[in-house]
Amino acid sequence: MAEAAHLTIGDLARQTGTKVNTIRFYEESGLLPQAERTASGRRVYRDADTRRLAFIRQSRNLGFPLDAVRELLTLADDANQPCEAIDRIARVHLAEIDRKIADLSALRTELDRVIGSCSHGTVADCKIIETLAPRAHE
Amino acid sequence: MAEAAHLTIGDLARQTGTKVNTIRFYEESGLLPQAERTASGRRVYRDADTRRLAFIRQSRNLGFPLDAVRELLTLADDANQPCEAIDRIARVHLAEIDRKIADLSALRTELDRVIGSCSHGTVADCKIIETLAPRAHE
DNA sequence: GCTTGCTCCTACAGTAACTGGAGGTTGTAT
DNA sequence: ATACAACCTCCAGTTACTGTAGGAGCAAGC
Repeated sequence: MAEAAHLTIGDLARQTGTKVNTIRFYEESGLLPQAERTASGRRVYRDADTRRLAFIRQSRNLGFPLDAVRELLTLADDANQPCEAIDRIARVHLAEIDRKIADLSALRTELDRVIGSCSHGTVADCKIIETLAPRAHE
Repeated sequence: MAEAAHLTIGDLARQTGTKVNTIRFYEESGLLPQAERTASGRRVYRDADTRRLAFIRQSRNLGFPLDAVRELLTLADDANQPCEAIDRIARVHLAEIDRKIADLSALRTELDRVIGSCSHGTVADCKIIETLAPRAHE
């Protein structure tokens, strides 16, 4: 171990697969602390920042919204707390994902039905259009 | 049949289950034509507008993005065209929904695995946190 | 005729989570 | 000395609306 050196924002971006603008956005949003600056105003990072950003990215990859990430970060900082709260956040998120999958599946079924009804004629007797324009023939 | 009367924007909203602001937004976006106005500047609608808006809402309910709705509206107006183009738009949309379902399902699997690893201890040995903070222990 | 209350108007800010670009400075390598 | 990359700040744009502020019109009741 290792060069616990100063990293530029570009280094941090490369290490974590994050865009530079996104890092600035996270700072602005309070997910990352205000970075220290060099005399000329450039941001300087350390390994702790890399870890924090990696945590954020990993959480985002699992689909947690930023608000949830914020809570997770707070909880993760307090090593002696029970991890109940963390578990709860994750379960709420899981339920949300399940809801989205259910919604999309229902949509998929319906859309598939609509497409199946297409007889490949003209628009005049297109069943898709009819489905979209409920009782346009009154 | 019927009072093919003048409708206010509120009437139209009620008939189609759309918010008044949303109707104005659709007009602004070019999905609905610029409405005629009364002397005092209020929008006036007819049955044709109800049908067009119902078409838009139905398309939205099937998850079509506004750009697709715009295309569908154009195509629907030309009754003699083959409905091939319509079918194509719908299939592209279906493919997009399938992609989203696949993404969410993969996410769900991963998140479920992470949650399952929680041993309900303290944050210090919380497996969820460990998953989120990859190799924080160097 | 007047007031009350509902509906309408325009215009703009906010949502989620970034992304990209303009316009300008700094650091580094040749 | 001069490129050129990388940095800086600020701001607009993305999707599809939703909500609010501030003001005007309209219909009904008294």
